[in-house]
Amino acid sequence: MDTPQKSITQIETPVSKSRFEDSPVFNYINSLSPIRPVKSIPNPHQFSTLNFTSPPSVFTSPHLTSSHKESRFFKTHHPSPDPTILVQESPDDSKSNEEAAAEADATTEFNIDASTEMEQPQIVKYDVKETNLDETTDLSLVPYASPPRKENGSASEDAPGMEMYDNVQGKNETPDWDRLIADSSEFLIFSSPNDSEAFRCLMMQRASPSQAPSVMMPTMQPGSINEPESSNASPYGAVSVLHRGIRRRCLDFEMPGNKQTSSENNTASRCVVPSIGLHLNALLMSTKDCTTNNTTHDYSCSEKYQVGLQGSSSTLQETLDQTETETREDVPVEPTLEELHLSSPKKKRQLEAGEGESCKRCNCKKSKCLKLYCECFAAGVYCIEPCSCIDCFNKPIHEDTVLATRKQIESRNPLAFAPKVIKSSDLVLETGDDASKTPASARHKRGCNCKKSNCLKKYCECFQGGVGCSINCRCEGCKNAFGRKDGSAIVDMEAEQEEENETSVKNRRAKTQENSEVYLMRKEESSALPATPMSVYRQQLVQLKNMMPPPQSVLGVGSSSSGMFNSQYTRKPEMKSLETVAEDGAEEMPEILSHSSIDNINAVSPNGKRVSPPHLDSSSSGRRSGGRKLILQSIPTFPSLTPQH
DNA sequence: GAGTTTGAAACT
DNA sequence: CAGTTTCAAACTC
Repeated sequence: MDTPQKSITQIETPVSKSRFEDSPVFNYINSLSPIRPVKSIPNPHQFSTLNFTSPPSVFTSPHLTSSHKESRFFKTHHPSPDPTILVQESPDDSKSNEEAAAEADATTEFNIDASTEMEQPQIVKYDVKETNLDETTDLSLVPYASPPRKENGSASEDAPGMEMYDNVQGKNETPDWDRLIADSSEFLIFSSPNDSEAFRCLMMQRASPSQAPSVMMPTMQPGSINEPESSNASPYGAVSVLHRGIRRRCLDFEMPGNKQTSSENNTASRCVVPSIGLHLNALLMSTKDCTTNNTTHDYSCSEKYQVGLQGSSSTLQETLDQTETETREDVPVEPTLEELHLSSPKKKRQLEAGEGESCKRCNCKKSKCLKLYCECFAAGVYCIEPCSCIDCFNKPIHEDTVLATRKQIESRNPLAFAPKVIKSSDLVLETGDDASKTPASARHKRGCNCKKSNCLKKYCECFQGGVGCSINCRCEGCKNAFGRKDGSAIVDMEAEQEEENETSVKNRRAKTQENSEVYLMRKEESSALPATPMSVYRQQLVQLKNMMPPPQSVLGVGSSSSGMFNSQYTRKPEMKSLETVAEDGAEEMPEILSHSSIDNINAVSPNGKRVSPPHLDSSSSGRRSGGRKLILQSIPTFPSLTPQH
């Protein structure tokens, strides 16, 4: 906020200086002048920021991968842009107004100094950084802490934002940052499922304001030093790191008065939406309406959640568990999806088991939850109480083991923890698979190998993922309701069923149709719901991006499944970037983008159905056309976004 | 709830 | 890379 103004003022000043340089008095005045303008100009400044942020958001969002966004987000904290961030955040944050104001003033002064040093360069630098960083994934690899300092140099240090940030954080240094970034990055992850995560994160915090921050912070920062201060002493501090990430994501949401909400949250319902911003609430409402949507994001949510937790200690898990349980209770959605999907009471059973929902609950007995057999592990989530696993090592306590195992698995198969289902566009890129050939908009990465299930049961990962089988599949007798391997779409299901002359065929057909419908519902909902929250986040993120420097930390892989671990593990930039882009970005991004505008979201979510759900429809109805995929993903998204915003 | 089926993951 | 074993989810009863 302040920075831009300052910069502007500064920029302007030079001209004035040229005029008045002659007289030292003027110079003196000039030196003083910047200060006032900065403070006094808040309005213009805001506008400027808005303008500044918004345009890039539109442009950037599409271009940027989720990971970038995430990374950026984190970066922002550190780098120069701080002032803006600070300004925004400080108010948002629970900092006492007085303190915040005082700090702001102080910061402004510092900013001026810093800005004077940096001045225009800063701003310019800003943009440049973004572009550069975005473009170069390498930067992402760079240790989070180091870059900002280096880049900004003294300026960054001096930068009020930095100070603020440091103060808030208690000045834990790099190591914390890395972690923090990694953890936060996960939260930031944009994969559609993630949206829910973000929600949850918010939920978490809101739900247990005291706990959430503290817990979160611990996760973020191993050193407990900051925690007490942040959480207790200064609400702001507590919120600080975590919140920032969250805030940024939820900025809009929280705007209304997060502090209060957070404070309220303590007493108030944890899982409840109320804590979340209006948008989120609306979304949730919509989601509830949609009901089915949750399934997707459930999964993701829980995952991310836990992912975020990963770093965290058991306490986090506890909170998560609580939140999960609460959320589950609150949100009937997930079960509906699977229930619908299978349309059988059993599904409810599953739901009861907790499986249906976002949270994965395993039942491992021999794998110790350290193999991909374990759904929790595979999803990048720690096992939680509801899990009935035996000798489980997939717990924060055994973080090292988990990580090591994970690395091993990844070393074997870099994509082991990547989302299994990828959208068609991605597939096209990766496999070169013709969209036209592939019935479904999304495909299973590796493809299934079903022999007896005819890809009509959840044994089939394709079917389970709600996607049609593709060329990659080696299944036999594929009758995948979402799209056959041969390319026949769901629409063809009828034909398939016709083919099946068996009496059961009718039943199956009904089921399959249900499934397909459910699937559509689910997808629409899921897309709508996740998308909406995502879109919001993205918007915010975009804004943040604009404000913030490029991402240094991990490439936030959007993949829902891999989320946690990915963040923690240094990813192969290539792989991840591709996947991320393809999956999160390509798949969801477009949708989100198309819906990205809040307006769109509202419009869509409330009804629970999107106006034009691309891939969903195709998959469900089997009416997918490869062409459609491409169109939907790539083309529409950008235009739609820009105009709206 | 127990048992069976299934196919992915892991192993050889 | 192919075949086999292991494993846990999905499913059935």
